[in-house]
Amino acid sequence: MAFLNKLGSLTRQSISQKGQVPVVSMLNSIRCMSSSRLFIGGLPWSTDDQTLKDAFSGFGEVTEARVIMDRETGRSRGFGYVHYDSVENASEAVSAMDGQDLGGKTVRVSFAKDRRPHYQGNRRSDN
DNA sequence: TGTGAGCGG
Repeated sequence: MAFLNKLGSLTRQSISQKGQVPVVSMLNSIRCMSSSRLFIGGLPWSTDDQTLKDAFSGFGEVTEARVIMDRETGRSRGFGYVHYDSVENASEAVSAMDGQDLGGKTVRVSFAKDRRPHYQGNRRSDN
């Protein structure tokens, strides 16, 4: 929560100073932080969706937890995604789990990026 | 299998 407040303050300062500021970048950052989605990298091959969820359920309400499997081999790709109902829980999970040991391997937890904007075709943004 | 970014739609 604190980082959001700080971000807001920084945003206001930037606008006050410049009058014109790359708000898009700001919004992009906010969007990234507000996604409530976490990218989980470095997962052991033995990790599955329920294991991932179980590992992250203790930090907040996990609405979605999925280990990405290779569509060709059907095996784990070694990373996954965790969705939280709250960005705060996601943030706490990042702080708590990023760089920590999970299943004997160091997992890297961060906010997810480049997710499908919507199910309308394959367009990324407003490009 | 290891620095990675989901394909459900």
